[in-house]
Parts: sequence; C-alpha cells; structure tokens
Amino acid sequence: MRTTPGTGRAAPTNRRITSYDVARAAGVSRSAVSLVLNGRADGVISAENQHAVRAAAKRLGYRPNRVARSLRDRRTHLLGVVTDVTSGPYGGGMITGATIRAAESDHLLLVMDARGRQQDEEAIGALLARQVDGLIIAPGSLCEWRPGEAFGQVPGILLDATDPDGRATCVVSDEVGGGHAATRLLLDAGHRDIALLTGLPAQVATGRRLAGHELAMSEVGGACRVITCGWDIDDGLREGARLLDGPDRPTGIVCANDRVAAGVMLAAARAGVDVPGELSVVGYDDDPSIAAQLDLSTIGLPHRAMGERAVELLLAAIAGQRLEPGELLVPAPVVERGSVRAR
Amino acid sequence: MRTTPGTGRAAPTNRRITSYDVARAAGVSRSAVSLVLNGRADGVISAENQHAVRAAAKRLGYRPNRVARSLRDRRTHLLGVVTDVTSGPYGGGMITGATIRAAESDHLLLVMDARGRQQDEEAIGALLARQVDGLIIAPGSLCEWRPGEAFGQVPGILLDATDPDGRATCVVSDEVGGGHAATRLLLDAGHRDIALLTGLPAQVATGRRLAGHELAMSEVGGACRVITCGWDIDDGLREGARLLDGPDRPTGIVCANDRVAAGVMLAAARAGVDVPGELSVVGYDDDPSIAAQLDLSTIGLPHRAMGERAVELLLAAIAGQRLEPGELLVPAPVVERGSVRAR
DNA sequence: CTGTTAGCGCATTCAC
DNA sequence: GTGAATGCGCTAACAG
Repeated sequence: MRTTPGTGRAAPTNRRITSYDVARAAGVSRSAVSLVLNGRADGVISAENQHAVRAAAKRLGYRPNRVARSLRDRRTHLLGVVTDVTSGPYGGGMITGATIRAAESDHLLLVMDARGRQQDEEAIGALLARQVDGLIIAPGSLCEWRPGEAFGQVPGILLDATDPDGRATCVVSDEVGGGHAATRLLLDAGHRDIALLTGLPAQVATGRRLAGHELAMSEVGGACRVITCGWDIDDGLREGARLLDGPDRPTGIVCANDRVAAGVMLAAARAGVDVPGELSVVGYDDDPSIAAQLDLSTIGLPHRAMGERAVELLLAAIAGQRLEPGELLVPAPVVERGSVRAR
Repeated sequence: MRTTPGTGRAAPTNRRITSYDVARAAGVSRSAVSLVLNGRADGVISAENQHAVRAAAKRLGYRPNRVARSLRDRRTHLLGVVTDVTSGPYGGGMITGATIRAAESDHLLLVMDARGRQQDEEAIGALLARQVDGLIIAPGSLCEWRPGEAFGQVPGILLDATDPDGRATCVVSDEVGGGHAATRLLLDAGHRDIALLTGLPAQVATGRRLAGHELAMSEVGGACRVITCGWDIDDGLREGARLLDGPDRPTGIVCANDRVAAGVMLAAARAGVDVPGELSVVGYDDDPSIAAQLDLSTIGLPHRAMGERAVELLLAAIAGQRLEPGELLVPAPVVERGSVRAR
C-alpha cells in the first residue's frame, strides 16, 4: 500500500496521476489498469472493467510514466545523438528525418551538441548514463570519425561521417554517384569539352566526387580538365574567369559546390558569356539560398533521407539485427534546373 | 539482496554495472558508494574506503543510471523541445544554444519535430509522459502560437514565437530594435532620402521592423517611402528596379531581408548604379550564404543567444522562480559590412 | 478473472 | 562510521 506518506523526502509540489489513481477511480487493481492500457486485457479482464479503466484514465488525464517503464524494461526508447550539425545552416534535415522516423516507432532523440573528439567521448558518456538504446554520431559534412571507448556499448551509427578503420556502420551520401550524376548531366546534354572544378583534397567528398566524375567521363571515352579550386564563391570566380579567358573554353563546367558555381556564373556574366547559351554549369549541394535563385542544375544532399536511414538501421540493430560494418550509400538526388543546355 | 536471479523476465543481454557491483568490488555497502560518488561522504566515510569506492567505480566503468535517479528524484533533468526549425536552413542555432546552455547545468534536450497545431499537442503529451522538467516550443520564424491544454503542466517557454493572448513567456528577437538599427545604419551615414522595402504584412516581424524603422526616422524628423515588397530576391529585383528608375532615386534602401537586398543589388548592377558609391543597401537576417558574399551590411538574428536565454529562463523556472508572462527581447546584432557608405 | 508481490537502480533515512 | 529498509511508478508472474 502506498497510503503512507512519503518518508522524509521533500513532498512533490504537484503529484502526477499514477496507475494507482486510475485503479482506485475505476475500482480495480493496478495490474488490471496495466493490462487494459497495454492491450493485454482481452479474455482476462471483464469488458465492463476494461471500460471503467479507460474511462477513468481519460477522465484523470493519466499518462503512464515512461521513466518508470524505462527502468523496469531496461529500455528507454531513447536514441542519443551527438552532433554539430545544428550549428551550421545545412544538415538540420538529418535531425528532422531522424526525429520523424524515430517518432514513428515511439522513440525520441536525445541531442547533444559537441565539437571536437574529446567532448564527443564525454557526450557519449552522458548519453549512455541516460541509458539510450542506441547512438547516432553526426559530426557534420562527411568527416572522418574514429570510434572510441564509449562507442560500442550500445548499437551505434555514424551519420554523414566515415570510420577510417572501416569497423563502424556509416550512413553517407553517395558522393561517387553524385559526382557521376553531375557530370552525366553535361554529357547527356551533348557536352564533351568539360572542366571540373574540385573542392579541397582534405575533404573526403572531394576525392569521391572526382572518382564519380572520372567514371562518367570514361563511359564516353572522354577526358577533361580537372582543376583543384576550393569551396567558395571567390574560388569559382577566379577559376571560372581563368577558364573562360583561356585558349580553349569548355562548354560545360562541373563545380565543387553551388557557391563555386555561383562564382563561375558571375565570372561568365562579367566575361559576357551567356549561361546556359554558351556555357552550361552544374553545382553540388542544392544550397537552398543559392541554387534555386540562380536556376542552377545541381546535385542535392539527401540529408533527411540519411537521418531516416540511420534511425531505421539503428532500430533494427536494437531489435537484435546485426549491424554490418561499412558504408550505406544514400543516393544523391539530381536537381535539374536551367543552367544546362543541350548542344 | 539481489543474489536471486531475475524472476522470469528475459535476462538482460549484457547487464550494466550498478552501484551494487561497485560496492562489492570496493568491499563496502551501496549507501557508501552513493555517498562517496555524490560528494556527501566527508566525515562519514573513511578516506580509505572513499578511495576504494572511487577506484572500483573507475575500474569497472561505473555510470550511475540516470533513469533510476530520475524516477527517485521525480526530476529527469530533461528539457522537451517541440520544433520545426531543424527542417529549415536557419534557426538551428537556437537548438545549438539551448543544447549548450542546458548541458552546462547537466540537462539534456529531448527533441520532437512537429508541424501543425494538432501534432504539437501530441508531441507535448509524449514529452510530458517522458517526465520532462520543462518545455520549449519553437515553431520557427516568429509565428504566433497559442498554448493549449498540455502546455502549462510543467514550466514552458515559447522560443521565436509569440502568444497572442500574452499569457506565455516568450523569447524573441528584438525586431523593433532591429528595424531601428537597420535604418540607423543609413541615417548615421548621413542618408536622408531612404526607402524601406518591407516584408509581407502577414508576418509578425514585418510590422515590428516597420515600427523600428519609423521610430528611427522620427528621431531625425524625417519621413520615407515605405513599400510593401515581399521576402524574395525577385521582389527585391522588381521593387529595386522601380525605385532606381523612378523620378527621385533614394540614396539608401532598407530591405526586408538579405534576399531582397540581393535583388536590389542586382537591380542596381543592371541599372549601372554603384553600390555603395551611389546607393547604400541594408539587409536583415545576416543570411550565411548571402550577406557575407555580397559584403552586405545587415542585422543578424540572435538565434543562438535566444536558445541560451530560453534555457536559462526555463531552468530558473524549474528551480522555482516565477515565469513572467510577456516577451523577452534578445537584441539583434548589427553587422556592418561594406554596402553602406557615408555621404 | 483479480489482487498481491517483487524488483528495475538509485538515494535516503534510521537503526546498529 | 556502516548496512538494511524504503519507495519512486511500472509490469509480469503468481497465488487467490
């Protein structure tokens, strides 16, 4: 019986409704309440009492205490997320996708913002202490992340990151496919004289996109100029100008990202070269505040789908399925706009 | 004693370390472990035993189970967040700020993505079932949000949203101050012939920025053209062109946001009007992929500070402090770049 | 068909 | 100084 008042502890300011309150109101036992509310009552509890329980629960506004249930089940239905993506302008879509997919299975996201490997370890520790059922690590922008001590205590996934040792399960955008698709956009429009402005080699994405690009070129038996450029509008402006003023101007340029593409388009405008009339341009990222504005054909980053896939994998692993090491590639959507013209 | 094996329940796949394990390893009682690890041991537990406990805890990798603690304390140290901001490109900073400030006080964010009033109520219910200590509602982009039934069960704050009934505590950007500052940027540079391109009146921000603008103009005893424009680059392009081709061209234009400003600058370029030489332009939002690129002077959105303030207020409320109804205005940072020139 | 019991892991009395 | 007992709210097993 819990009729005795709390012993010596500070009295709760405003006690919440518990299953005991519902049981008393419905004139049944707590087990009956649990049975009814969890759908295990049929053939066990009389229809009459079932109704009484439901009515009482509703009237009282009873909400089963998930903390108590978690303690008992040794399962919190909580997914821990360590991320840096909320800071940046993009990538929030991963959180959105993850949240939504998780909610569909009655799971919630416990989010920690962290930057730097040291803090990551602490963050994971904090999440583990909260008894999260699984872990998602999303440091942002396809970086490398080497799992440490704490990672591995529960099922865990790397999101938009790769494990250099190849032991972890990673969900990443298909950069090779994206690079291939970007180039294919130009190839399929009949272009053969193509230049590629790549990002910085330090970034994982750069090499992969380049590989996809080369694959596409090899499919048509062609070759093209590859220029290490950078990620910013200035870089695109500089290299774009050089390309357009040079001896043999390409008819199409594949850019490292949309900012670079914007720079190229600006250079073209200055040089009096019409896009897409005389020059076709392809970007990457589908940057929300650039690509649509510039009517730029580009390759999107499937952030939301990545978040969804990560949660799906994680939930399966929590359910006991084995987590395969390696990378799960999420296809990058091709966004066709008006900056490419057939020739 | 818990020496008897679990009764009939599915055995935990990999039992975690509990305080009992630590106690046994250190040769003391569980209470001793609790006392030591919570800093209540001095003068109660021998230094020798204290050391033994700490050593054992470290060696075993003991992490106190926060779920159990939450159940006992009736306090989860969890802050529920209902938001839509992760979807959009901006506003993620609010989550970042909130996460960081919360973490400083050993609190974590439980995030639910929701759009639409109906789902909000459900989301809050789910969060309440998780026994969150407080609630933050951040529907995004300064909209109106009327608290429903569930809101109010625990301390709650509206973030980047206002309560039309004025009952809730809201944390919002100081839009009046921002509008004032934007105009002041031009006024202080000596401009008197100023045009204002406002956003759509349906948005709360529009009216407030306008009020700030008018306040600034009244300070110098001036008046100016106010033109309802919109939020996009096209709108800026259209209205900018009209203004520049018109009879008396202004020397400065305050824009609804950075996208509109970009449109205006584009119109200026087309009309052969030099910015800032012949025309000064001010934007709003400090849009990360526009403002810096265009060297645009603008007013920032203090997203991160807002998230921080919301958590601070919430934690204070959870600690027992009264939550004052009304709006807490977070100052909007003035970002001076090169698009304004003195005349 | 119902009510009682036990225990999830923790912190806190209160006897020893 | 320490250890046994208690209860947070819940559910599953078991005895009535």
